[in-house]
Amino acid sequence: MNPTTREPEISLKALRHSAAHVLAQAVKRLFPSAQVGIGPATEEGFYYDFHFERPFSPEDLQKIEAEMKAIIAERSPIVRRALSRKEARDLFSEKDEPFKLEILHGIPEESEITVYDQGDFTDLCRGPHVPDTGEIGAVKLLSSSGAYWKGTEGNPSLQRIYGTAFPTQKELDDYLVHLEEIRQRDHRKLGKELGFFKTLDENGAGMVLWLPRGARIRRVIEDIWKIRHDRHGYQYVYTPHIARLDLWKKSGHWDFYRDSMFSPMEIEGAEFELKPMNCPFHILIFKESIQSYRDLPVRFAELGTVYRYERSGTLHGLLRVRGFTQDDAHIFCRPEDIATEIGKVLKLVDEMLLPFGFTNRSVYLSTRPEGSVGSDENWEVATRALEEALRTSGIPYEIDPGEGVFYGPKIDMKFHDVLGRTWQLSTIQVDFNLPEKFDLTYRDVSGKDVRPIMIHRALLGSVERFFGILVEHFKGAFPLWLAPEQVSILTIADRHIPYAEKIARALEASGIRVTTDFRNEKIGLKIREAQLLKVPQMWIVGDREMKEGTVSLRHRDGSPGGAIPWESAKSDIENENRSGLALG
RNA sequence: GCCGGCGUAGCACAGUGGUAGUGCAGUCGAUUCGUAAUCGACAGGUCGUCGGUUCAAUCCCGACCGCCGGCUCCA
Repeated sequence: MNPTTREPEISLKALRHSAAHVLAQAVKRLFPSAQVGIGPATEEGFYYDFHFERPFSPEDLQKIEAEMKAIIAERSPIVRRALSRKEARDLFSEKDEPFKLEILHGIPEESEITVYDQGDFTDLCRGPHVPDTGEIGAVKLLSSSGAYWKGTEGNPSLQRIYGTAFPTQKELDDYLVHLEEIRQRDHRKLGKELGFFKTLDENGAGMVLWLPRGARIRRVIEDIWKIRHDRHGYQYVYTPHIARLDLWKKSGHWDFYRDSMFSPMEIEGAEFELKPMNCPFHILIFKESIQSYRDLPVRFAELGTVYRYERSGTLHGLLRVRGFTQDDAHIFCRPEDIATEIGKVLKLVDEMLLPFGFTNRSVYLSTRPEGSVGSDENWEVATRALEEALRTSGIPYEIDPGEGVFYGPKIDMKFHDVLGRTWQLSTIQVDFNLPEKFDLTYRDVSGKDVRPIMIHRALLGSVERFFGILVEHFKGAFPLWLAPEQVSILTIADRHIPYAEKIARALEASGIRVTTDFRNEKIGLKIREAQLLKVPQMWIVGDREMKEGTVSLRHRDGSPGGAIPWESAKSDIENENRSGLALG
């Protein structure tokens, strides 16, 4: 791109950081009483926070953007200047910038204080910046919102203006196309258009109603999940949605996570609580059924729906809800079996996620955090076991120091979707805490009672969230084996209905998801509607097909598949279903 | 929860201090028509909920519920 740029990502960051300064300069020109907060570059652009007596309107943003373009056209040099502490203090006192003074106050004694000048604007900043404002080839303001000073609730509320900048207009235009693509893929938009799910005011925020078309996809996902877990030696269990509050007190959830739990309800004098997790139930099942090392490892799996209080402002489609289904399982094993068990889970992660096209991932091993429970020895053993499992599986990973859960180390996996966005899906966590709290033991070979290790793991995370991600990943066009309707049979005229009906019954009998459109409508309309619903295959039947025992195949992308005998079209789908479900 | 925006028929959207429209979907009728929208008629809304201001509110004000963009949070 730019031959003079040796480190493009660093220079793009500098460019955007400079664009943030230009934003602040523009705001100060148009609204001199606005006070500046901070204005960094971000992954995709930049923002700047301002304290101002009224909110910025979209019209304000337009004016500010125009002013920014004027500043860029001025090509003001951006000049670094080192100041003494006192000079800096005087400068920002005089400018009446209390937030800058607060930042200044927080800079360690030994650090150098620098400011950057550009035209009539000076900002406290450690840089780096591009040499002059003219380097910013293209800039656009995207949105504004509230933000707390220093991100802390209770601090003054500032107004944050977001924007992005690129060296060239072409790159900005490409980015805007990318944003539009993300908007088009939004699972909330597609979920509505394609009839996948609903959240209703009447029903309550963050509670998902799965409509039939979404539910069909969910069922396929759950079927695959159950089949693979059966094969990996898991035992499926069912547990209730509420439990006595005492159980949550014993597990420690009530102490640690009460803020995220719904309020208890009273039933005949005892308090009950909606479950935020499945683990205590699985522990109770363990306690009831396992005594000997001969029974280990034992793996209890459940698609368990849990309820967590999330603040109203954080809810987001299917990605952040208050009731969701974890693809949960708990493995109880001897300490010496941790690495083997983790290795098996890693294999299962692949088997579960590869079919959905999640081939790219980043893996993180999180180690012991501050204020954790458990002995040094336990942490040491478990962390080493996780590393060993990753190494044996040949999975590259990064260490996330101190990011483990308080009860044990964990492996997190982030997967990349078709747009390159990353989603944390799988998590595997070792737990020393709960076996202790519930005094779990098994009888060892030597006849001693030994505490088992517990492993929590979820592969998809939550079925709701995973589905939302899939909708965006596939843009609503689910692959044949996963689509809510795999085939739509479209008739040309009423006289073709019996033939079409016969085929439809045969498909149903083979477990193929089929819909029919026998309406007295023109074939063009039927095709259009099936295509808008992203049905993978349309089978059109008219006089010719009826006579020859064929169907005329049309794919949802509009490409024709020609006339083929319907039995062979049927077995093609059966084959795809078998490989998709790994039943073959 | 906080800051800002928003909430009109199933969906997408107009609109006004004197109780509302358009398109698609729906229903009915006609059409039986071969690869992305056949024609016509009809019907459909206590304008998110509750309260207030007013002779009169969907429109103004307040609270609540929900949605959107962020902040914060995310065991």
